[in-house]
Formats: sequence, structure tokens, C-alpha cells
Amino acid sequence: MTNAAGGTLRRRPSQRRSLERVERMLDECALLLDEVGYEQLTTKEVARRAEVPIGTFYQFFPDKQGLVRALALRNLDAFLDRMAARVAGADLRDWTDAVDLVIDEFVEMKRTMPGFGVVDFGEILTTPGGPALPESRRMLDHALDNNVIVADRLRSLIVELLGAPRNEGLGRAFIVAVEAADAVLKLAFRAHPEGDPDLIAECKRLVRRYLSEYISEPPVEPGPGTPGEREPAGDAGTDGD
Amino acid sequence: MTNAAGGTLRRRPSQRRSLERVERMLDECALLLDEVGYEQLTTKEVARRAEVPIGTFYQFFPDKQGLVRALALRNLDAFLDRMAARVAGADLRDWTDAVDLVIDEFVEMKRTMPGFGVVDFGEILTTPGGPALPESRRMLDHALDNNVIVADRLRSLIVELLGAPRNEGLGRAFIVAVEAADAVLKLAFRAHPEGDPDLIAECKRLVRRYLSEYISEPPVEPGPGTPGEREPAGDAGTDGD
DNA sequence: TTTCGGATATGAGTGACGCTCATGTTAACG
DNA sequence: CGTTAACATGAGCGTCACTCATATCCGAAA
Repeated sequence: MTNAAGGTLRRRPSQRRSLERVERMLDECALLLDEVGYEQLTTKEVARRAEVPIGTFYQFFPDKQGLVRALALRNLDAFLDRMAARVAGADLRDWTDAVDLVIDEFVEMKRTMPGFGVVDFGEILTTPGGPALPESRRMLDHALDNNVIVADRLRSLIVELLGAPRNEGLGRAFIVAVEAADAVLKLAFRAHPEGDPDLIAECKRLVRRYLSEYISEPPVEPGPGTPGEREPAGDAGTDGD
Repeated sequence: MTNAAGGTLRRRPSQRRSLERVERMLDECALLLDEVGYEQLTTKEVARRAEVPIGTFYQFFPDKQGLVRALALRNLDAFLDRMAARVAGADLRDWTDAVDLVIDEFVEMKRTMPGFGVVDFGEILTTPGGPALPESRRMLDHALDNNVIVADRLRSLIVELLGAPRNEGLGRAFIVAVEAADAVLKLAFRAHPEGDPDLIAECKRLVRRYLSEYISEPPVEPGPGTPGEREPAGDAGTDGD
């Protein structure tokens, strides 16, 4: 988990020079992804910008997808670290604060970290050529894992500060929540370069609302962001009180 | 909307022969997508299987993406039709029944319609090379629109059988719901060839739960599928037991 | 120091791809 | 039957991802 390139590298760089080169290639890959997208990205250009001959590139990365996959893993590590740090460094009123914090962190990374807007751990590697056959299925597992890792870590964080609510479906619930949030935030950034604020707010609402069925209900917010003008009076059904 | 190839075709086929050819190419494209995925799919192979010379292929489709985009639009049309038909042909107790029905229809199409598992209207065209720059942004808008169209149609259906709940954020809410559901169902089919039943159930729960904040609350189900062993009362705190 | 051997570095080259365009074919009209 | 324009065709072009024969390095043995 510490090293960005889990098992995606052909040969693990040992010497300092090699390590720097791999890092530089990933950096340039990220930049280039922002500039031209995945399809237009060429391994030659990445190598050229990183000042690495193309042959050396292929000594470390198995192929173009491997390069992007390695970047996605590095992004995953970065996100997990920053997520944990952010949650640890704040005092939360309840678990919904943690949800907001994590989403904020994700949004901030989408805004500031090069390439993160294009490959926030693992979609490219899976969706773009998204195959449905068993053999090609391998790739999918990988991406699946990435989101599962995030979900699992997030669940740990929240369960920790909640005192472990025993709940069988909780693991799956967090996976679903992360998957859904990811999609909505992707939409938010498609709609607006800095991420549509309304959609980001809706994303938080979606996750809170969904997870609150699995976690003891927090004090429910008044009404939906924009609509709120008239509160569904008979809301007695769901919320705790 | 009637013709699958909205503005994606280079030249609109007029004669019967041409129409059949375009249709055949789209059919073979769908089949091939299931077999090898988007990246491995080659225009030559599509043309060969459709028994159309490659030159003719490029008379109708601007490029490889255009081909898949046209397929996505055809899929969109098919889904909208079947969605409307399914909802119309059932008697619903409340709006949540409509949600379930629509999701069931989507799942069935993923299972049975060739290529639909790989391109359910528009992701490939956007995500795979998912660029972040203004110029390349064009493609994204398209996919955005596709989901928006589904969301809009679904909203119409539900609002109709509900008596129009006035709510400003409703349009956005449906877009968010469709986007989230799409992602979770994608996950369900990554996890299981026929679509993981638990995840499909969770998808329905997610959408119901989220939309219920915008639509007058229906009789809420007892507890979450698996967990439900003890319903959270009013315990808003962190206490587990 | 010199010699040697295996690890590492390199970029011209290879096959395959997306796509074009000069040429061949058809068909409508006088 | 001749003229003209629309349509059909596949060899060919530029470019891509990726390889591999060769060059270069570097530490240890002599």
C-alpha cells in the first residue's frame, strides 16, 4: 500500500535514479491526462516529457494501461492518507460530519491533484474498454478492489468513532455508498470545472440519507437544499423522532 | 429520438440497403463489445462481420467513437421505450414501485441486450478517455445529456402518477438518482455476471431512500435487508449499545 | 589497474490500428 | 446512348503501442 505501484510494475525500481524516473513518468502521465485524456495520451509523449527513453518506459510499465493503473494506485494511496488525516484532525459532532469531510477531501483532490479528475483510482482501467468476458474480467476486479478499499477504510473510520454498530450489511452499504458518491461527484465535475456545488451538496445528502438506514439515525437536517421551502410534515416514518 | 443515430452519423442512410447496413454494423458492434470490449474492438472487424467494406463504414460513422456513440443512442431509445411500456403496463401501489420496475428493466436489458452491459448509453464515449479540458469536454456533454434524458423521462412518469409534487430540486434529484443507480448497477454486474442480487436490492433501497426526501414519504419498509435486526430508535449519539 | 559478466539502458524497428482518397461502379435523366 | 453526379470500394498512409538486438554501465575477481 505504501508504494504506489502495487503489482503493476514490470520491474520494481531499486536504485534511486530508477525510482525518480518512475515517479517522473507518473507525474507526467497525470499532467498529460489532464491535457489530452486517456485515449490521446501516448506512451512516447509521457516518456519524452519525463526524459526517459521509450525502451526504459517499457522496462517498468507493462503497457499503457499499466501506467495509468499505477497512477490510479498512487492516487488511491494519497487519498486514503489524506482522508484519514482529515478525519483524525477534526472533531466531529456525529458520523455525518465524517461523510462530509471525506467528500470534501475528494472534491479538493479532484480540483488540485493533476490527473485525479480523469483517474480517481481505477475507472479508466475498467470502464473504458469495459469488457464483459471472463478473461478480460481480470481488469475489472482491480478497479472493484480500489473502491472496496476506500469503502472499507471509510467504514473503519466511522465505525471507530461510533463504537462499532453491529450490522451485517454495513460492509456492502459502504461499498454502495462509495460507488454512488463517486458517480455523482464525477457528474458534478462534468457539469462544472470546479465541481457543481449543488451536486456536491446532493452527493452528501445521498450518502447521509442512505447510510443513516444502517447507522443509528443522526439528527436529520431540515429539508433538501434547494427545495426545502416546504417540509414534508408527516416525515414521521423514517427519522428517529 | 426515433432514429438511433441522432447527429452522430456522417451521412444519413436514405435507401433501404444503407439503413440495413447501418443497423447491421451497430448489431455487430454490440456483439463485438461483449466479446472483446471497447479498446480491443476494431472498426475493420465490425465492418467485416457486417459484411460492409471499411470505406463504407466510414461513410456513415465519423470514427470508432461515433460508432459506439450511435449504439449508445440506440440503446437509450430502446430503454426509454421499454421503461415507459413497463411502467404503463403495471398497476403501482406508489411511486417506489415505479422505481423498482425501472431498475428491473435496466437489469433485464443488461442481461439480455448485446453490448448493453458495456455501453448503457454513453459512458464509454465520455469516461474512457475522460478528458478534463474544454475542447475535449464536448464529448462529455453528450453522455451527460443521455443520463439527463433518462432522469427527465423517469421524473415525468413518476410525477404523472403522483399528481405533480412541486419541488424545485426535483429535476436535479432525479439526475443524481439515475447517476448513482447506474453506478451501483454497474458494480452489481462487475461483481456477478447476472448482476449481484444483493447489490441490485441495495440500489433500489438507495434510490427510494434518497428520493423519498423529495417526494412525499411512502410507507417506509421495516429495516435494511440484511441488518434489520434492531431498528434504531432515537439514539442519535455514538453509543453502540 | 585491467578484465570480465551480468544487469541495465537504448531507440530503430515491427505489426496493427484508425482512417483517407483515388478509382471503380451504379443510376438517373436528356 | 452519353453525361454527370452520387455512391461504393479497398489499397495505402500516418501513427500508435510495444519489442529486441545492441550498447553501456558497474562491481568483483585477477
